[in-house]
Amino acid sequence: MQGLPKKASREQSKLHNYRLVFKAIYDGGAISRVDVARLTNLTPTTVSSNVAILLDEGLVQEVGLAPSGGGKPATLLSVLDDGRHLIGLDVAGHELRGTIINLRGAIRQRQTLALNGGNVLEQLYQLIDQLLANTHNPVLGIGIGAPGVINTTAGVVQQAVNLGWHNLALRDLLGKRYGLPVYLANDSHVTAIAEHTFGSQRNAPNLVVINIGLGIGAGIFINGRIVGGDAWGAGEIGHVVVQPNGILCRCGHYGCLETVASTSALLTKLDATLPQAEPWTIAAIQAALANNEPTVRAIIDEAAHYLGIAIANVVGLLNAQFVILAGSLAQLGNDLLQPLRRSLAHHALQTLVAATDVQVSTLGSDIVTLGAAALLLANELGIVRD
Amino acid sequence: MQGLPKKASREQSKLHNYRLVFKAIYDGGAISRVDVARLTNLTPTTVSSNVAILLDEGLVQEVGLAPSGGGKPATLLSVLDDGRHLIGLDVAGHELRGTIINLRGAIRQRQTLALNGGNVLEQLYQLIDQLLANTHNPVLGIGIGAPGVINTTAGVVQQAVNLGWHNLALRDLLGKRYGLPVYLANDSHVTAIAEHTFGSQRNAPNLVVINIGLGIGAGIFINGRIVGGDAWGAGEIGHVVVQPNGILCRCGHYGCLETVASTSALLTKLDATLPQAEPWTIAAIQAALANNEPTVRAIIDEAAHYLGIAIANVVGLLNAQFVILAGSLAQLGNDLLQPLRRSLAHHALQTLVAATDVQVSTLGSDIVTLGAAALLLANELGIVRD
DNA sequence: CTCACTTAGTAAATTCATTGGAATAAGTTA
DNA sequence: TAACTTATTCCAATGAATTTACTAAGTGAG
Repeated sequence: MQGLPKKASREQSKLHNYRLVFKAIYDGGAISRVDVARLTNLTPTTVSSNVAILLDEGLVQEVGLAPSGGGKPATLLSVLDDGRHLIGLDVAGHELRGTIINLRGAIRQRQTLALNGGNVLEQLYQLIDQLLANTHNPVLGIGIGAPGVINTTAGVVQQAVNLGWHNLALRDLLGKRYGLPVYLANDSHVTAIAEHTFGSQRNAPNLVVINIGLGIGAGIFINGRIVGGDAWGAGEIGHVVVQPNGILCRCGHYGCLETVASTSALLTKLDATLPQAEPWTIAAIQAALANNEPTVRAIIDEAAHYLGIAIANVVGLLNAQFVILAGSLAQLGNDLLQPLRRSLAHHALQTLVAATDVQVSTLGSDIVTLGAAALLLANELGIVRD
Repeated sequence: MQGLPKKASREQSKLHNYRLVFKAIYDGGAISRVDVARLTNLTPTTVSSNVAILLDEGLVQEVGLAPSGGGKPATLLSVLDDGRHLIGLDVAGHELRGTIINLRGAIRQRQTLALNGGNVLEQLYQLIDQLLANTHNPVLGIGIGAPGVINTTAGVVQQAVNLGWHNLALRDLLGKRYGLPVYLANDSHVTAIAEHTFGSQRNAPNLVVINIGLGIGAGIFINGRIVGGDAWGAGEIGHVVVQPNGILCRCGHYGCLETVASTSALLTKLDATLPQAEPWTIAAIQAALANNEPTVRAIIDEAAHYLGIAIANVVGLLNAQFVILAGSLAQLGNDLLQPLRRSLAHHALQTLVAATDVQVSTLGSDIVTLGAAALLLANELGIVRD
């Protein structure tokens, strides 16, 4: 029962085609006006006029001539990678992370602020002030990934227990203070946007990113769009029950995926099973796996088993070709992937498994800030699929 | 790595706004030109000119005057419900079902053809010929729902084991033969389209329809669009493992949802547990439940338990507000819904469960043909969300 | 009953992004 | 050097939406 679609107007067409030209150049690397026209089916005239605007805006530059193919050599165009800088913020549980990236996702600045227990919003202002103070390129806007239930359309943090935020109109607050476009989204959703924009499977229309850290959350692209859910709660797979009669979860149920496969659950289990002088860490797990420590491997295999079941559910439901693991546990790489793929093969249709590619993210710990900044690319510049 | 979005042209704008006007009238029931303009943000002039075309095309009619509100009374417009007739076909396992419906989904003709073991395509032609012979309204086109893997974009049945079809270019075959637009899609997907177009939650942006019959399949709407999947295999939840070490399924795995909750599994189980003179049927189950037969109720409760787990997975992943049960098992109504809702509450986050509404379809056994015809409404007339 | 006012809808003039065709730029090849 | 290619720009034409003005057809106050 939503409203009707928007009307089409000349301005809309203009904007659409302008963005289309930009996207073609963005994807094309170094491309001539004619080739943009061929790619987009726009006429050379339309392309030229839009390119003129892009040159004027400082988003695109001419980068030389193509070798002639028997006629006038084409002038190659390319995105001016640092023509805009984007601010991406990661409001994590214990610290604020902020990066400034360029249009290609190259990190130009990185700032971290450990939360001091005081007003989180004030500290967020402080971090943004710091980032802005050190930038001299035009800033496109601010993108934010935060845990909790976030209404991306309204720009409101509806619920973020850890931060003590409730119905906080973060977009309007920051927009007013900095005079810049602001976008926010749930951190799990944002990791999917990061993969979709900068990851190894960029632009894949269907893409599921599974974030395994303190909890487990998923970000989902379907038909080229992020899935928010009707109550902005899509991707909450951490609390799907995979082990009937399992351990009590913080959510009140028993045997949630989080209780058997989150990084924190694994570390807790290792601390209990194989106590060491220091608490277990991911690095320690990696070392133990390198030495083929059987107990550690068994524990990882078990987690992979349950992750495989959860992913079988996802793949069975959505038939998304790419499933990407991110978050701290993803650092285990093949030690996690191999048993996980075996489990997946046991729990989903053969043809679907064959059509699925489970990988580990290559974006590292900046994934949330990258994705947050990518919100700007999508919304302000249209670097995103139809 | 798909192609770029399409360019915007004047013709596209025109078509878009034309469809927008039609949709406003379709949704509005009886609505004036000015109100269409208000609703769509189009100017009265643009609305008038498009309405003129719609009147001319016989898609819309003037149906009288609205009471005056202190000025010239508005002329009310309404869709000419039988201005077009749509052919919807259900290529089921053992028979072909065909209906002709009008623009509102009212059934105008119904034909059935029991498959005789011969060439299915020839029998399909025969059915369509029969339907066409008895219609005298302009026919908008042909929509088809069929089991198997169907590439909706290409209009090709890639794989339909039961029908012996493999890479059959059904759209082109029928299009050539009848000179009408043809659309096809997987039958589970088509049921979701039926619900989205004609069901109790029409136009819900996120909607999951679960079909329980011989097998179990889901049709999914996310962000107002049907989910096809990268290999056209979305919704294959019948083969998600819900019972580790369960019964062997036809897919080769053990404990698939289909083995514990499909109508056929239930009937088989009843025949084994409570043998009767006649084999068990849905009607017999309903009768037994009305008498509170404990064994039957226990068996249904168990199936509902597993369906609840599967739906918990769906809801956790997608946070779709509406989940609708269809297919033969849905006829059990509250006897199925109540234990299912209990199971769901035990297997998903409380907040998500509270934001979910599980219902039983009201569209009955015509759901596939209705959905197949709705493919035409969506693709030919744009009766579908942005 | 008439006049002022309101609302619906149409007509004519205007705008402007795309288009199509011609012109120009700048090479290659016979 | 002339003929041909290919890239790009220039310019008039197109046409869908918009703006503005106008007509149609009612209500309500005096």
